[in-house]
Amino acid sequence: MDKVYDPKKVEQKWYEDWVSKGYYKSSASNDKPPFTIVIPPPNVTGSLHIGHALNNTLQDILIRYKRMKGFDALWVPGTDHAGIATQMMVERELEKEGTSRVDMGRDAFLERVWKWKEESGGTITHQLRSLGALPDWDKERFTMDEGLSDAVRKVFVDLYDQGLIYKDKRLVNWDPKLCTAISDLEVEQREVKGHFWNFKYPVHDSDEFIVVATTRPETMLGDTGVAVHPDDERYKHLVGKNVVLPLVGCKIPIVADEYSDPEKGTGAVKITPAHDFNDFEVGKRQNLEIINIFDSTAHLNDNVPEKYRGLERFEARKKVVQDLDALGLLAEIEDTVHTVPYGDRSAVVIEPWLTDQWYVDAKKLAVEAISCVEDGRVKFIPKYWERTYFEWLRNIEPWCISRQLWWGHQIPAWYGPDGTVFVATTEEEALKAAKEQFGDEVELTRDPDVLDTWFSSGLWPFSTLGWPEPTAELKKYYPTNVLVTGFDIIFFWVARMIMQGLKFMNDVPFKDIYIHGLIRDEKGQKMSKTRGNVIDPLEVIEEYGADAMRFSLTALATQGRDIKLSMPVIQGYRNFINKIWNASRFTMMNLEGYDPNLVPTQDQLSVYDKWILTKLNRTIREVEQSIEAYEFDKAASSIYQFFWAEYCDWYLELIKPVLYGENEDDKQRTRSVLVRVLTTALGLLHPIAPFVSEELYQKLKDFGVKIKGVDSIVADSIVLSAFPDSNESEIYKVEEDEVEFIKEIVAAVRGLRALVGLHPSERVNIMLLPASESVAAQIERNQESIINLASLSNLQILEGEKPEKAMAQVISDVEVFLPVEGLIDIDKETQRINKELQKVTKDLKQTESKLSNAKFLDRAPEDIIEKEKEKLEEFSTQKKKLEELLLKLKEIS
RNA sequence: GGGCGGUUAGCUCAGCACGGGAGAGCGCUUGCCUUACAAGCAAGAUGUCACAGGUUCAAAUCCUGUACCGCCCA
Repeated sequence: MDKVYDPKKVEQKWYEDWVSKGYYKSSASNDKPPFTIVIPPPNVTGSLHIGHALNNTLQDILIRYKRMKGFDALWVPGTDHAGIATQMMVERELEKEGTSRVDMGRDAFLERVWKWKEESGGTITHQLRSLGALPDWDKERFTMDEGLSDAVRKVFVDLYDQGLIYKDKRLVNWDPKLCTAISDLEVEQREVKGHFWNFKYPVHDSDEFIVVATTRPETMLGDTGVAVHPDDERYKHLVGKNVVLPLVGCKIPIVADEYSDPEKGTGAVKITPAHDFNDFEVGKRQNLEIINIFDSTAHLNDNVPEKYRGLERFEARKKVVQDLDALGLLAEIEDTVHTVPYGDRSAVVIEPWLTDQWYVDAKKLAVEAISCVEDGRVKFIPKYWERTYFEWLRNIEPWCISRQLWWGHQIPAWYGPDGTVFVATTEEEALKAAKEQFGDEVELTRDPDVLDTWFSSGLWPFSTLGWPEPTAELKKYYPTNVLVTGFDIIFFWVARMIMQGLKFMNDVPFKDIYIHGLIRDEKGQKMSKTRGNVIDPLEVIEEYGADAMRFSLTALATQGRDIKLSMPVIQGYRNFINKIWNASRFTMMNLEGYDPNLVPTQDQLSVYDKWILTKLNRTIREVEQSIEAYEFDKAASSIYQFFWAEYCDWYLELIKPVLYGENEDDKQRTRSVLVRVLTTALGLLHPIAPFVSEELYQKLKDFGVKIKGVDSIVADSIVLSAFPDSNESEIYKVEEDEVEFIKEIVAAVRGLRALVGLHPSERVNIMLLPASESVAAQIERNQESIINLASLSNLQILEGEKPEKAMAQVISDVEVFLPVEGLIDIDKETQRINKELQKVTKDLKQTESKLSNAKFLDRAPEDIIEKEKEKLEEFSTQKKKLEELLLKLKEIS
């Protein structure tokens, strides 16, 4: 076995083995209880980033754990067609080739996108494999698969028939670069520095001006009114009059509307109903004209005076300001910071634009989506995310679902010659309906738009299981158990899945929602390509191995906190993986003659065996409870602690003398315990670090080592092993305490040795003064171990007589003396003892004051008082002993 | 403006739902290549638990307020 664990020799080998043997498979026909997770489908255009690594590691842990627990674990993998992103990507390719989507035409373009998808769309699912993620590859889905597309059409038609989907003409967030509508969620509000331009609008038939301020001068060409507050005395006389819109020359009314805030600016605002969400509302209230001045690419159209036509919006802005200035109508320019909407994909300024779009009446669907969280059918972990969820759903707006793209689910709506719309799952049905309507066969044109990608991913938990067909999978696996995701898509995705699940499955899509944090760099900054601070999971895997990365992410996955990740941390956990490797290596080096059929009885076990088994069983319980509660960090740290600080640091050291000794029976018994503890710990480790645990188990198998399988007597692979059971009868409290006490003595001796500067190999004589006979007996029983672990030549148990010249350490129930040949540094030693004395004196005082407090004695619970009394006892003995030591030091000096 | 989260060792964070002797990892200091592991072993130092009030016999933990940092929504 190599001295150092090399993940490269291991990972791919075992991953291929698991897949070829089909360990990932779930089956609706077996009678195990289901445990189901659907993957948050990554964009098909994406590649694995560290956030995916975290998200999928956690899911993989749950799935592997549940599989080992005897569940029929189904993890549905797949990807999302990512309408905008994918279309953009292919369009960029076309651009390089000197052609375009429009040149190609819709069908050819779609063919091209599919081709791209077949060739390059598998990147991210491939990368999941190197992470060790083992979902049910046989059930992999894509949001544009045939079945999932059927589901989309059916949902659309049903919602339409119920009046929950409708077409409406209203302002949408229009992306003038991509030339499509986008939903509110796809708009990013950015704070930017800008200006307030103050314009003077001349009042008609008067020499007065009314001053309005705007951050978007170019929109004034579409102004159809000026609003002032009804109570604003300054303007009361002007309400009902008109202003003459400069540059345009038309008359527009001055209206009284509470929208304008007398405190802000001049108190008068220009109203452009076609290009501002607030103005649109004012316009409706005041019956103002709606004049659209932009085309789909945000260039000025024919509704503006000729000289401005065709201008791009920002050029138009300059021109308008210039021209108004020339007319003497530019009053003032103030600096300001305001929020500007940007498209999250295109990164251009979003234009509120008046178009026909399809909407989902989300408000109605939200009702039960809210109540199912209120009544606990769906739980958020951590719980506080509920508030964010409620907040959004209670203020939900109609969801604009149509997109002016080609890549996606084309809307199943057809238009007759007169514009009548026929919504149906197929063209045949639409034609049939049209025939009924018109009494004649007519030609129908299909709505060219596609649906928002989230419309189809909202169906993911049931569409992936075969819905609308009544499949066995759907019956067994829905609702799924848990959704593991980041908070950034609670609105985009989580809420929509809940709405759609309730609507079409009559049940919530998942019972738990585990929300994990965002991964940031070591300074707490978001990782981004522009900042250059991204940690690429594939590079991490390359350098440190998948297990090290998985263990790191797991250990850092505390609830309710973002994760600051850095390479030194990962390196630390890499070291841990290597530690496991070496502990196993040591174990295997001593397995010559191991007999798997030999199972020691309780009374054959040594105190050390019982101690480690106790620790092991406590660890099993902790890991189990932690994973069940999604406390991944705790599961990781329990395993870390057990492996390193108990198994390696103490157990292996304690049993070395046995293994190196002559007694065959003892050796056999010890080997048996060693193997049991190691294999059990590997089982605990496996969900988090699948590769190293598998490699070690396979190696151990060569020695005849067997682990119980979840479905068999012996597991072929640790993937199929039964998760360890904790066993109450193996908690040996007495032995646990005894070994902890021995550890304390050893540590005290080592402390004294270090103080004196003894070389580790130098064996010395140590004297112990126990506080009682039973303590003395404990020490005697463990004499050999203390001698070994503390490198002693001799251990002497005193009966009251203390040595003259010695370094001393006081611990509970025993005083430790290290006689020194030469001179003790009396000052230094006095100082050290004094320090300890001070501490214990302080502790003692605290305890004394508690115990002399009548109220405390009166009101504190009995066991707390008892504990305080014990503390008092201990502190005062220690204090006494330390004072004696000081006295002795004084005598010597 | 509304909402949420955070503030504990030099750094990263546990601990807080259920109050009762301040913890881990990393880093640092010292000594060691001790026959599993130097990606290691042993020992050591380090804290006004952000601040101010309150509740309580007892507060890092519960309540109120303040400050600062971060996120989301408008």
